[in-house]
Amino acid sequence: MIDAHTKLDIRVQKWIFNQGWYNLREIQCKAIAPILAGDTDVLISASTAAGKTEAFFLPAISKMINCEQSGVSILYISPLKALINDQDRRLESLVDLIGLNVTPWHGDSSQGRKNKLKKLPSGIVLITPESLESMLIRDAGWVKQAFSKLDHIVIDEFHAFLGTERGHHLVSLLHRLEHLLGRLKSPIPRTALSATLGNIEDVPALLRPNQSLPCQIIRDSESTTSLKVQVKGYVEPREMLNENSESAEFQVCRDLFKFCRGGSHLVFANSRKRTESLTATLTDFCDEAVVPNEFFPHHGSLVKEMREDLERRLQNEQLPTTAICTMTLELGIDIGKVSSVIQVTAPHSVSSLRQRMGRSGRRGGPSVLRMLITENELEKNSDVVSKLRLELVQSLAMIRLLIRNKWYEPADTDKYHFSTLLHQILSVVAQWGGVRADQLFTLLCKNGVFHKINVKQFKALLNHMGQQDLITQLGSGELSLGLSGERLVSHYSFYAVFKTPEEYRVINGDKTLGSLPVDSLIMTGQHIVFGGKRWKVLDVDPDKKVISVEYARGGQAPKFGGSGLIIHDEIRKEMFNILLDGDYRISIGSKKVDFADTTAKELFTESVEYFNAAGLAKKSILQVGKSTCIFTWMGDKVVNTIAALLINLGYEVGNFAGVLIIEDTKKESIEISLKQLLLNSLPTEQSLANSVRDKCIDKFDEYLPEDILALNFGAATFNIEKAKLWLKRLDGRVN
DNA sequence: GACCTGCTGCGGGATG
Repeated sequence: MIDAHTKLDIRVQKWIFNQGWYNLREIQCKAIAPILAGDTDVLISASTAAGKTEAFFLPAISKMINCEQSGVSILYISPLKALINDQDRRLESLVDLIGLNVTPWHGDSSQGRKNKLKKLPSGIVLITPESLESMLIRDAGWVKQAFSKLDHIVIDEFHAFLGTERGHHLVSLLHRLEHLLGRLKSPIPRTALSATLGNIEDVPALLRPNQSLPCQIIRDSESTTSLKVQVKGYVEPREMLNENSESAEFQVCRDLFKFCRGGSHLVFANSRKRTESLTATLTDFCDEAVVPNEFFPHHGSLVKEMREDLERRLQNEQLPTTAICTMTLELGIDIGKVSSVIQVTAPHSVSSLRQRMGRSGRRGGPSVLRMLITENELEKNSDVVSKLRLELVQSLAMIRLLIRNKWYEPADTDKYHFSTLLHQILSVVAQWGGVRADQLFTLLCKNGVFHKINVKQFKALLNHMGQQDLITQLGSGELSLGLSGERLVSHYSFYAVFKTPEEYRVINGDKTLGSLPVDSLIMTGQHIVFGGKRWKVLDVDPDKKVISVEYARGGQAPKFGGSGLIIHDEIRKEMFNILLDGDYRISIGSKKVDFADTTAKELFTESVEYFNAAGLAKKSILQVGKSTCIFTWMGDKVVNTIAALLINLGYEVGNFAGVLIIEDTKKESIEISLKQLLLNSLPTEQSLANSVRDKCIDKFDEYLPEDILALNFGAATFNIEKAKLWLKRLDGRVN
């Protein structure tokens, strides 16, 4: 393994030497042989900044040097334009040395370089899935010729695609490309680069559903990274009794100021609203201390320039900088490493916590992760969720799963992705002009990524699309675009498969600050916090969709909206186990490692006391005053399912942090109802979905026939099988 | 309580 690099081209070796690298990393050595051979897919799984892209490009470029040919050799696909630009810069010195052509190809990249590639296709193309889609629809003939010698496809940040609509879009595109190039029998090897993944053995089947090539998995041994972790608790006072009372968020900000000032840190705040309000308070602290501000917001609604300024400032490491951010700084944008990562409120998934953690650890030092968790001060009438300190317990559970179990959420493979299938039908019809229904089915479903969908469902979908004039049948029997289909496909907004809400542009003078969703209810005269600064709203123009603002004092962060995220079964199970044991500490050898501060410990003790007093170790259903609470300790799909089953029986059910609460209802009545559910056969996910009024979630859901829409929604939201298991266990316990 | 990503072709104006 030591001299693995000698298999690389001599010029690539020279480049490695020039970088001052003494040796290649483990994953980089392991990747050389399979990528040079090109007879398997490769999955490279390692944390941020482990040199994954080099692990692919060093051997892939070595290979292409030796076969001089025209045409594109390597296709690199990225979920972000920013990553493509990073990659273009990072490849520059290597490709210059060798004399290769690199072309970044996305909505904002240079038309000149695109034109050059159009005339003389060669080298490496860096592209987004949406741009690849537009190439296939508008210029499939050119693609066929330009990519005829394609040697390798590489997908960066593959975990960002897994289980999503966009992921299905991507894999469908890869299959369509292989089909167009006549390479179904001699497949183009695919390399996926990814963060540490859950159920990694299942990932090759998601990278290439028809399994026409084997896949080699390469991961780093992870033993080199150490982690320092602390959970800090905060109490939100019941009421502000006097002027010394501080809100929990204010206390959190004081600690953030203490931890971060003078250094380089990332603060993950989980929502754009909280990102804004934390930044504004921290900026005020800097003003009061008469020091330059070093706290800046970073989220998806801020204008690109503002975000890029902050990214550069982090990367330069000249000035102390703390970014308060959402998941925008979680993916692999090049910002270097920070001294510590701070998570405010519980994260939504263990895998994203892992990614965030990997952002810290400078110069081989340990990763430092702090979690700041707020709980309400208790009173007599506090709700169960507060009494059980569920936000804190969830945070503790996630840290245990991360460190002790090395467990991460796997991709959700229950979903059908009908919205994206409809998009792909329109795309393929547009690309070919005319196509037979059976060809479409074979390409997209039988051999493609939509293999969960059967002929009957596919026919029903085509029929419905015909009725809406999205497609139409030609005299030859072939399908082509209908009038509505033409209109949809010819607009530039067609290429992306994910939905984006309508937005207002926020401007100050002629400078755009970012955007706010139209339902954020902003009114003239209102004071808001945006981009880390305070503003007064001068005017809201609903026609031009513009909100204009001027500098002001005071103001609150606006509402941004957004839909919920799903908590996995394993997390709730771990929460239950922690409460059952009355201990969250992690055993290492004979020692137990405590990672909570005094307040967090006190809050945890309160939680365990309530858990025990209420007998929740044995009981799943509790009478609390006039309400009945149900504890499934299962993920949100099961919780949703039990809730919907009860709603169908006429109950009014609310879901609070995974606890179902039914007001003004006796426990006995719920117990009987749940028992009866088991006696009758349970409905399917699809029929359960029928009772939900608004089932349109994804971009093209509105064009689906009713029963397919219900099937689609049901699979994404409910899980009858697991709910049934829970009901059976409950039945055993109640008896 | 509540995230993120992307797409075209053309015309107008500023800049070298």
